[in-house]
Amino acid sequence: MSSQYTFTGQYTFNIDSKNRINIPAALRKQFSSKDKKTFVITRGVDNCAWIYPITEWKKIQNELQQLSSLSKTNRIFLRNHLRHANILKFDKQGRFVLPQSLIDYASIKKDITIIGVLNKIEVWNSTLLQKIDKTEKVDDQSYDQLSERVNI
Amino acid sequence: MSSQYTFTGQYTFNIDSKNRINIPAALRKQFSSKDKKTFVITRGVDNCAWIYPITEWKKIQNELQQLSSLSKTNRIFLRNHLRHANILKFDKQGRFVLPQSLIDYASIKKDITIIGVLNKIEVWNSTLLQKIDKTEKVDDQSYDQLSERVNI
DNA sequence: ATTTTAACCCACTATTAACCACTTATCTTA
DNA sequence: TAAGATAAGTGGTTAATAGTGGGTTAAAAT
Repeated sequence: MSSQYTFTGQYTFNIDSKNRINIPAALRKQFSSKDKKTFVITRGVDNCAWIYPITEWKKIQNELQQLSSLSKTNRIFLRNHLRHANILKFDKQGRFVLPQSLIDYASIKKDITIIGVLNKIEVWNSTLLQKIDKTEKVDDQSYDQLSERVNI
Repeated sequence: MSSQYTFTGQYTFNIDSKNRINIPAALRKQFSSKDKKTFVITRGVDNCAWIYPITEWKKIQNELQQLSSLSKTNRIFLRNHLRHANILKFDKQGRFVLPQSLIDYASIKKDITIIGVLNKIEVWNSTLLQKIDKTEKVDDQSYDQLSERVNI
């Protein structure tokens, strides 16, 4: 699935006393005028929050609509991804309030790391991300498989 | 994957007090007008930084966009490669500021060596590169294997 | 009605990027 | 080969903006 969005980079911030998080200006500036500062934030597959610009989210919704609810896997998957989806806007300063349910899910304390992953933005507990960095590596075999698809 | 870019040569510089690095004029001049002084700098596979002109990087990005984030291997791979990718421009003087994360990764101190490697430019700690030069040689067997692919 | 919560607005600070000026090197031409 | 001219590389200052904190008002809930 191709997208107009190609978020990249890593940025570290603190969540403030009002549970506000700053979206890095570099990523914020990429938001199209069509998206009007509006985005969807939901549970990531890992223990982080995923942010999609609203137009991007609508594309995903279209794909999700193709999945039949007769399949149990589909039902669970759809439920988990849709029930935690919040439509938000960032304020004049480029911040938004992170919903409590996502603070819990992503174990957000104070130090957060925001990373761009093409069509989405991930919000992580900084120390959690560092841990995963060390433990979850791509093994050589998987790299070999990837090398057949991606020429980097 | 063939490219319009054929960077070659080796150049030595100092990184200045503001973490600025000069891109050698010889390489800089090759940047197409389409690239508008814009490039992506990211982690190399060795302990150096890789610079891709933005149009080159977009080719890579297109390939990355084909990978679904529902696969765990894909997620890890995408995260690790994209989070360290910074989109930058060089200034009027032909310099750019090297992000701290890459200074750390490539152990950049003061003396740096910039080398052209076809479609990308590598930024090295000079002494580190010299060390690797001595220790990491291509053995005869590997050369034989290469000879089947490259006619030099 | 009172308390709590969230949205909005304003202001300060720190960082970054743009700008300017100078030195050194290279190229050209007499 | 020398001298001028042009380009490359280096350093610092200024201006813009990104990030942060807090206060006020509006809304919601008890």
